[in-house]
Amino acid sequence: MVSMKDVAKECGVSVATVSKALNDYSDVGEEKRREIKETARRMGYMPNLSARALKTKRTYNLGILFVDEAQSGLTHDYFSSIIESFKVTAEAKGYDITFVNCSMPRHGRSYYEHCRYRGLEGIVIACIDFYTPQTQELIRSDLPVVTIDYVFDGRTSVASDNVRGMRELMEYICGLGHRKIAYIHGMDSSTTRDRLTSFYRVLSDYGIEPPEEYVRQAAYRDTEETERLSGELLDLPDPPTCIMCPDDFSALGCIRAAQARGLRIPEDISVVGYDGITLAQVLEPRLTTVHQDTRTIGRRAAEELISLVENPRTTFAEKILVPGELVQGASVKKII
Amino acid sequence: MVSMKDVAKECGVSVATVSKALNDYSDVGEEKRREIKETARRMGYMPNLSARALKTKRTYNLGILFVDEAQSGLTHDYFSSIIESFKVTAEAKGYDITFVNCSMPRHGRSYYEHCRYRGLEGIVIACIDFYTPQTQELIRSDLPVVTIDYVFDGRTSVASDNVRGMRELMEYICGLGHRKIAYIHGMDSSTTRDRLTSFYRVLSDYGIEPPEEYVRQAAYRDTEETERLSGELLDLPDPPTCIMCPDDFSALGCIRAAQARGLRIPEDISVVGYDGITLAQVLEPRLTTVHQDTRTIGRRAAEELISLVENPRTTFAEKILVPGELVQGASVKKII
DNA sequence: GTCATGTACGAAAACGTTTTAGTTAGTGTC
DNA sequence: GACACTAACTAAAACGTTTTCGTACATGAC
Repeated sequence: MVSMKDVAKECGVSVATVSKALNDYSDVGEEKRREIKETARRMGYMPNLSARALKTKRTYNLGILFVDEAQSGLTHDYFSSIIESFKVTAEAKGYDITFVNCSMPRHGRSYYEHCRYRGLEGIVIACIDFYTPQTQELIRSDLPVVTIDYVFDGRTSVASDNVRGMRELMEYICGLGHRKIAYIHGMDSSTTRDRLTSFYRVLSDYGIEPPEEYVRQAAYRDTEETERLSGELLDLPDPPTCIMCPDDFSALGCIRAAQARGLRIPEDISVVGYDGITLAQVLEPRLTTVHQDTRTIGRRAAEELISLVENPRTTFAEKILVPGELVQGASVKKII
Repeated sequence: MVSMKDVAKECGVSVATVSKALNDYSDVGEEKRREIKETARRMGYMPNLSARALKTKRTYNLGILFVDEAQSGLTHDYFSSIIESFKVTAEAKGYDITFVNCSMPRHGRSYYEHCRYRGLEGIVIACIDFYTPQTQELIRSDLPVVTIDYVFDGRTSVASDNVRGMRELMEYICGLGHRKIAYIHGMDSSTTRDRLTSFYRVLSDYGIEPPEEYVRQAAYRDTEETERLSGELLDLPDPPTCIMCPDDFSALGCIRAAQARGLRIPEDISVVGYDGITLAQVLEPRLTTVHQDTRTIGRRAAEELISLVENPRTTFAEKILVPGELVQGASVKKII
């Protein structure tokens, strides 16, 4: 690898001058600067990031902590899209992205320690159990951190506005005349709680009190469980007219349960999801859902994190809520 | 940050001794070694990767080049699973994974240059247009490289055995009595060519010559195009009894086309996909497909790449074929 | 006592940058 | 011609490691 020393020798100047020329310092002559830059290019000079980082303490490397409880990891449309958007934004600003190694207990390093070791300048945390000691250590650490869909005091978070999204979805459904609405909600999390809040609030606005058996719990993206619970709901003496699923993917389970009973969607039973992933648009009938703005979530997370990294003093923790968008598919029937 | 110097001072020894103790060199006393390690732990010492890399030229950082033509990036089940598996394997071996920044033309650095700059020790290339100058430069470079689903002379590649997978799928379908089989294949690539090869070969084994209009081309994962083409196939005067789709996801388009015409699957028309993603198992009816062993592909890619990195001399380029598995869903009807 | 051998440690160079604190030469002022 | 000032450059230290080559001392052989 050709280093500054080589360029310096070739140009007959000192290493310091090369460094300054390349970094556009003011105290180097216009002509020399051009010559040095040209020679560096011609010789295929590449700055050595390790050496630079050693001096400047800057790596331009951001970490992303991301574990899927279901081992499916990246195979999670919602989070994958967020990460993709985060990646694009960060890369455009000159940062690289590396995964925070999560299978490191072997080497006896915690998440936080590993981040420090790897020289990550900031971390975005998504799709993870926020309550493990490892994660908490990281969140409470001195590293810049942005959390996705999880609010921690004093930390910047970017979250989908589930309260508003669910409200719009519910008002749409109620507006179409539905009164018997079942909700198979996901496992407890702030996301789930927000959605439940709007679920109950809108029902209450409409003067509806849902029977206890209309509200069930399933793991997110678990089609089998949602299929089973949907079946139970459909088999009720007084079944709902609309079933809300934890997310778009698990809605497939609900659809199966309906099909197994010879019920048509939406004529016999209305089904809605949440997320607005591509799948929702290509099902027949198109699934009514709330599209979460993953692009904005990822982008904002990157912007905030980089701002935190570059201006540690002047940047304050913010709670950013990103609105979603109601997607009126064809899976909810209008009741008179 | 506490450095070796601090530990050395605390222990009253030299920096050299600390380094040796920590790295388990033989020429440091048993007792001192223990004391130094203990002190380092107590003081919260973290090795500085930049400094180490500067000396050793080792970063323990692997790159992953991954661009989805459709901007969907990580939202691609097949490749996402491979990456996930790659990540897990590499991390277990002490390596970190960083994305090769693809939006770098701004800074005027090619993929290869950026890899060097970032100090990536090896690159896995997946899901990308292999024929761009940038990619070719990287493949032909001096960096250890493993390609996924693409064979380049002198380079290690890991690929799904599409020839075998397609053969098994075709033999299964023909075995069920189908003779009029249409194939909407993906865009030209080695993957597509392998599958087409087996498609024609098995048909020929069965003495079948498919009419020209039974073989169409669509982009992978493009449900709309597959829906349109499926429609055309179904509207043919002599329609096929089975339609093979580019992949599981695009099969949704085929299913829509069938539903739109009031056709039932598999009673009126058989449909098959390829990939074996989760979606295939939760559709009703379950989709017949070939499950590609993404776990093995990712794991093998990581193993090979690391071997290439650690033993540049003794490791030779290999072409690894990973067999898939026929998934007998319920979307193909038995014809008498 | 001399010599070889081995063990435990340290000094110092090196890796490739950045940056501080000069140094030199040129320019203009009076 | 002395002086201050600036522009353009350099020397050298520093960042935190690793590693080579010592050195010092002890041990044992003769």
